[in-house]
Amino acid sequence: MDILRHSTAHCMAMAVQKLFKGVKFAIGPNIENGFYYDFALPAKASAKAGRDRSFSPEDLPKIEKKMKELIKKDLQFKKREVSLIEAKKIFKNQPYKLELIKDLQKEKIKKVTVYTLGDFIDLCKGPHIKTTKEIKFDAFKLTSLAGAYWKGSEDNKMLQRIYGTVFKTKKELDTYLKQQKEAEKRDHRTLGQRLELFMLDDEVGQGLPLWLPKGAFVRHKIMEFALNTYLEKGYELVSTPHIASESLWKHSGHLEFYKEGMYDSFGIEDEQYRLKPMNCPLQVKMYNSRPRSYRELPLRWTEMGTVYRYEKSGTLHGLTRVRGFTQDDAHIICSPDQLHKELTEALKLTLYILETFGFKDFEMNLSIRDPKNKKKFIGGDQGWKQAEGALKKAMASVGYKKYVLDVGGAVFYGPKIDVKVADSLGRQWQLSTIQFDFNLPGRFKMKYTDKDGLNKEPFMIHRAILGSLERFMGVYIEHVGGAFPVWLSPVQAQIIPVGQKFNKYGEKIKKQLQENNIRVELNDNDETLGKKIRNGQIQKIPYLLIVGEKEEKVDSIAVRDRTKGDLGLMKINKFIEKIKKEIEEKK
RNA sequence: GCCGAUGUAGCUUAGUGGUAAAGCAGUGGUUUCGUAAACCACCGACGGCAGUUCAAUUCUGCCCAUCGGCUCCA
Repeated sequence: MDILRHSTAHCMAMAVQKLFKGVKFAIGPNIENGFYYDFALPAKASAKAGRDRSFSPEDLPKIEKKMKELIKKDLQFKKREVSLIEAKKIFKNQPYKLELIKDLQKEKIKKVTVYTLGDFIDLCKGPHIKTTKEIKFDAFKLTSLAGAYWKGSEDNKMLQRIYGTVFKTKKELDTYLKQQKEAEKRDHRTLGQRLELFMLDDEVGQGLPLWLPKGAFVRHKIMEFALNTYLEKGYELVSTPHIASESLWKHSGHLEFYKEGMYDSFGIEDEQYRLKPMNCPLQVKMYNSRPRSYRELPLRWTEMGTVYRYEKSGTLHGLTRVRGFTQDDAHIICSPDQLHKELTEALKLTLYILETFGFKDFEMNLSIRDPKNKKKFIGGDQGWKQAEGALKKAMASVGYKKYVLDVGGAVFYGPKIDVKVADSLGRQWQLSTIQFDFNLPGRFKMKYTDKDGLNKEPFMIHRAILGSLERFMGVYIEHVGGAFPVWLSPVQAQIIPVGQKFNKYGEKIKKQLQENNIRVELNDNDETLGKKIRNGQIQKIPYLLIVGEKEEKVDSIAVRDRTKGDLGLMKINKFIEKIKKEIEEKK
């Protein structure tokens, strides 16, 4: 499949070559579900100087048509090995290819392979399919256009990228496209609007979600569950303000290493202040408020801390990428001999929480600093090495010997483990993070008095399990498709009388359920039964309780499950028992 | 921030260089209903600012926002 995708990228590049004179080729790899190719499209003589031309959406069908012509010609992919000198000659008009060749030269590679497809020649490692006939002309599709930086760096030129997808058969392509459409329906932004969970407002500002009653309720329940679990696991609750003086952020190193993530300072009387991008320094202040004994360690402090970080406007996305968000943050301060246990316990707790929400596939990521760019990170070689080792050991002890290594992905103050989960669109999201910090203890001269009476510097671990409530909600809404489990549903059951005559009986049921702490509402609107049911289904209410003459006679309700449909008559007590059990089990 | 696209009522969409159309939602009324949309009426919109034009929602420019990517990240 990967070979087919990559070869289709070549075929597309060839079509582009035929249609757009003077196009320059960058790279065209296969990716999950498809492929892309990056091009530079020099402007026509008449256009503004120095500005590239872009593809327009109307170009895609034209390119597709040309590709179909090429496929019909049954062109062969021919491999050839050439020297670097020869390669440079072949690609003398292709600046990006030349740059790639130069990179290969630096790696002391002597020979490269090129693939020809008709009159299109590309620097490529291969392998490829034999002929274009292997691409079914109705099993590929060019999906979108995008800008993309050359070599993925913001400092480089922006190229034009065309994304496409290809499958072995039309049927598979159709299935894929259908899946994409289904996934779109689960998009948390759409569901958030339809279920009235949250909203965004231009005048409030970008990336600043407003939580509507139903969404705020679910968010609260999630927070409550997390917090209660932490308290049970020996954490203590603390709380800190949203702003702190400029001086604190200087002291902590954030203004030196994290300035681009912070908003500008503002004055209060004669002092300058900043919105907090992280909670840590404020917690450190509390730790330092009096001498600490080894007997107090490990100290685990948690808070639902709302932080504000500058994110470029183009990166904002619904709830999953915002500018103000609340972390289920915690800081663990411990002695060196407690480190391994604390890291392991934090990881165990992370898996427990995520599993409770029904996430199953996790990917562990170990982010370490970039050894070529040590200036961006605080701390010495030995500290980093030790901390990385400790994190690896902790992952291994919860059964994750395999992890993805992200070189350069560390935070400025230490290495970290990130746990990623996938949403319904298959996008991976970083939720949980466990970070080692050897910046703050030193900078703030954190101490504890050990058994031997000596003052020692403790270790500090940061961790957030849900990560941010906002992102978690975004991912979770998609995960459950807006149908929250009963324990989280803002409305757990709605009573629907078949006609106004039975509103009174509905009221009676409502009281009974409320006495059992079930979140219930009575739909006594003057609407038809069919309509009320439809609305209840759309609102994804777990249970609709239909009541009429039949039910009233035998003191029952007709239960409709949002997924299973009509469950038939049920005694009220039996329903209460059933729903309470589900709430208890967090199903 | 960068590249591209988009912006019509609360939502989903139609349409036009000369009075902007519909469904759902909302409001009022009729109806009193048995498992996914009863009926009638009413209310309600061209993202903002300039420019071109007798006339701009429509064309042009700028701005704002959204969407798809890049980059970045909880």
